[in-house]
Amino acid sequence: MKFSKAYEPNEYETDIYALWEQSGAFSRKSEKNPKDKSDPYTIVMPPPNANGNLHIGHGLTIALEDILTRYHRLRGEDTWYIPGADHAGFETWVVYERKLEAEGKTRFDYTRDELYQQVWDFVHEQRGNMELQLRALGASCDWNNLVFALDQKVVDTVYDTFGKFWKRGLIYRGKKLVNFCTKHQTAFADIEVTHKEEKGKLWKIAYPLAEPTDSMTEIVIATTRPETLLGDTAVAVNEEDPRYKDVIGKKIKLPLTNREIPIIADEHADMNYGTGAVKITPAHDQNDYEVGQRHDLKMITVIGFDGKMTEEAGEKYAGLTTKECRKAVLNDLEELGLRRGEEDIVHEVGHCYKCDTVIEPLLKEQWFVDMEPLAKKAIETLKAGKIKFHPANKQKVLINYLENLKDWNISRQIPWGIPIPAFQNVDDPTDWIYDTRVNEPEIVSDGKTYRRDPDTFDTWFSSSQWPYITTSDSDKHFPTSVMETGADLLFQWVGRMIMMSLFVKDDIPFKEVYMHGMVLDEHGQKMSKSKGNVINPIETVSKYGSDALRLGLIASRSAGVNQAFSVSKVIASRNLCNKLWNVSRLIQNIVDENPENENNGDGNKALGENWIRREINRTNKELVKLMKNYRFAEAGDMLYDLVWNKYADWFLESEKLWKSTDLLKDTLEKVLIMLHPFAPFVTETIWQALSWTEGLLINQKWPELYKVDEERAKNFDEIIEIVTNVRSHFQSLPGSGLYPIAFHDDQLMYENQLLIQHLTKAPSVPQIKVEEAKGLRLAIPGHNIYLQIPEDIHKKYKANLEDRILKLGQEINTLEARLRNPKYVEKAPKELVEETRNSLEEKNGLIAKMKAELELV
RNA sequence: GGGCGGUUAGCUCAGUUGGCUAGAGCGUUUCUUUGACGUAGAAGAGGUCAUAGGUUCGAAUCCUAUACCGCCCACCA
Repeated sequence: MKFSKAYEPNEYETDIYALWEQSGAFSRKSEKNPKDKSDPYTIVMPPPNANGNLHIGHGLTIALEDILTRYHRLRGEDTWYIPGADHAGFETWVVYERKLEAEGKTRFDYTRDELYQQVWDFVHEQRGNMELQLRALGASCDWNNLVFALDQKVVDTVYDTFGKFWKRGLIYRGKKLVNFCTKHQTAFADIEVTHKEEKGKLWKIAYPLAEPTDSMTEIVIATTRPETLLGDTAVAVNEEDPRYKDVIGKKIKLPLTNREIPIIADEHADMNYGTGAVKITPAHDQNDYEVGQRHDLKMITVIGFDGKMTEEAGEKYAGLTTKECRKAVLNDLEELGLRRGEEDIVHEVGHCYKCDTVIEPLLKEQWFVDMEPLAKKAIETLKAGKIKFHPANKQKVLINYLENLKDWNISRQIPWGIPIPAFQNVDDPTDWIYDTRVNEPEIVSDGKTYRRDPDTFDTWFSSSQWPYITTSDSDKHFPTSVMETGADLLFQWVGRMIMMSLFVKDDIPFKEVYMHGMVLDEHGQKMSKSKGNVINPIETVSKYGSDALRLGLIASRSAGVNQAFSVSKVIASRNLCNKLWNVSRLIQNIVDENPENENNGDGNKALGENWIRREINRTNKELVKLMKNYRFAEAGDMLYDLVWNKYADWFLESEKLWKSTDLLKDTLEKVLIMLHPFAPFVTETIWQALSWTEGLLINQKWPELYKVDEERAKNFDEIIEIVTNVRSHFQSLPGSGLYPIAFHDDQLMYENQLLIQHLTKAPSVPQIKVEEAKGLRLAIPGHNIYLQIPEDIHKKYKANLEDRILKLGQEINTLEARLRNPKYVEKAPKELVEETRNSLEEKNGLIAKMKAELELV
């Protein structure tokens, strides 16, 4: 293959991916060779929605996970990156129901089994998209072991776990208040409810006493939801409250109804809020429910699952929406003269995270998991530090959450999902049994007939078991190495995976957790369809290349922090790929012209050679450290700097003189290997294009360290300093000319005349005698170098010289002040003090020479 | 109400146990058809590290308080 002038990612990426995939490079070593003894490295991909498209957050997820995977693969480990596809119960169902709606149908037109089959077909039509997109992002995952969330092995494990819970009494059926979305007709777990601040009103309403006392005829309560008055079964006051002490135990005549309800004492009533008296509606408010439990109150359901008032709300109100009913109730109270004012307040209201409908707390029979024993074990494990978190503070946040965890409602009224393997006795509604024959709507057990629970599991009940389900083929790969996922899933997923795994496997699910923050838009705003600021990762890939997206995403990003997406970083990364491409192109040209290597490793050119070996070593060592600590952004910067500022700008530039073929080949290979996890496509494309490389880059071994002659490497540092200094003068001298660079008594200059000339474009680099020294002296300690500029220019440049002397003088002052401080000399590390002294000495020597020079001009 | 994070160059952000002149990319200024790359090369400019105290020989970094921005959790009706 020939190198074109510019790297065009679109021309190569698909083929390169296919090359990897077909070669089997993504499979784990131990699968290909059962005798393989290398250390396991396992990452389980958080399964994207099988039915969806990838968003930019997936871009970041895949970037981080694939960097880790490829890095560890190059390090020779038995690497396994396991892809997955989620059935995304609720999400997918919402999409499908919308489709039904468009066709003029509803879920009630079909049986559950029919619906399940329809969605199954729908999802399988869509499914390829997501997987193609993962490939476009370069995910080097093991496609042969992809797990779909409804695969038999998932369902089997889920049933097994449910059965275990059942037997241990951790599953119970309870009629409790659940968070219900009246639009989607399903309940949610607490954590799935989005709380939003809303402006509302606090209405004050008088409740007349059934038997007025001398001092009191009514109690004024405050509420944000007047319509629930119809379901009130008590009024609570605080028993400490002197205002109400005398009426505790007496009755209230509940307005708009014929009911009398008791006045009870409960700690829930806060003397300092509102009027100190609270209406209690156990069937429609979480707190009131708890009060109701304590006082054994009746529960009256006045709001139905359709979001409308029920018969029990009374003839007048039945059938109204809650909003209409609120208005009606307030009107009626007004007419009765029972309104006692209102005030504006801001309060938190729960919403459906999908459709924004206000979540109604409604009484419903559901399956709950008793979380206490699960959480307890997880807390112990976390406190013992058995799982390492990045960022570290997430560990504490999770512990804190688990300590206050409530029971988990795992029932969902959605056809798309794993059916709950529970059956109810048709003759005895309280008799439930665990049975996995969910394909049958009715079964007979023990001579009794049972009907299947129509509900499905909360998706998270199965996905929280993902780590041991996906790795079930290889014990060696469990617990997995790291769980990389979004910080928003700490409670919802990470916490549950830990609890589930500890219970089911009696082991942690992963050794480390790395959580990334959200990818915000360029101005730091959350991306959303409604704002129209969504960046599509696949479009970005086709515009700039997959590697550019990957490098751009990880740049300047640290664990757990939400960060803006930066197009400029993507562009910079695209340019880096192009740079590397052209570096390779030049090296290939040199190799083609000079197939025989000439005198490597000695002579003057060895300065740069040792220097680049040292720099490659440094990057190598630093990368190993950074990768261990998940410092991706710094690793990316480091590689950028190596390729561009070191390899291309200095090493390759000087190699244009020497053309040390073997070294060029070898150093390029090492650079390609180290960069490969971060820019897999361009590095592999280059590897395939180079004439001398064999096999696939993805399968190479991480580079060994070079042997380096430190002295020579340091000499090259000095050359860099000299060259930079000269260039700077050439730029800023009046006329911007190029001038001879003369020197005397300077071994380094003597040995590197050719190189200096090449890098500075100076017309010549003559050696002179001390007494011939004149011109502009370079301010470089330890060297005697003069730019031979005409006297008139030198005079014009006097101001510049004075500036430099002034600046140097300031630096000297700083150093002297530091050394004058006896405490510094006494307490600071010896090396540091020594360094300060040396530096001061050098600068003093230099300033003396410069002052002398000023005299001459 | 509780908890967490942020505030560093015009923009987006790095800066690990305190250490020498605080870095990167983009943008910006000047110069350059050099044996690859103009998606380039070279040289620059640009920062009272939010504010106020404190600890220290030494603070962007540690401590305390304040301000502003953002996120999460929680039952204040």
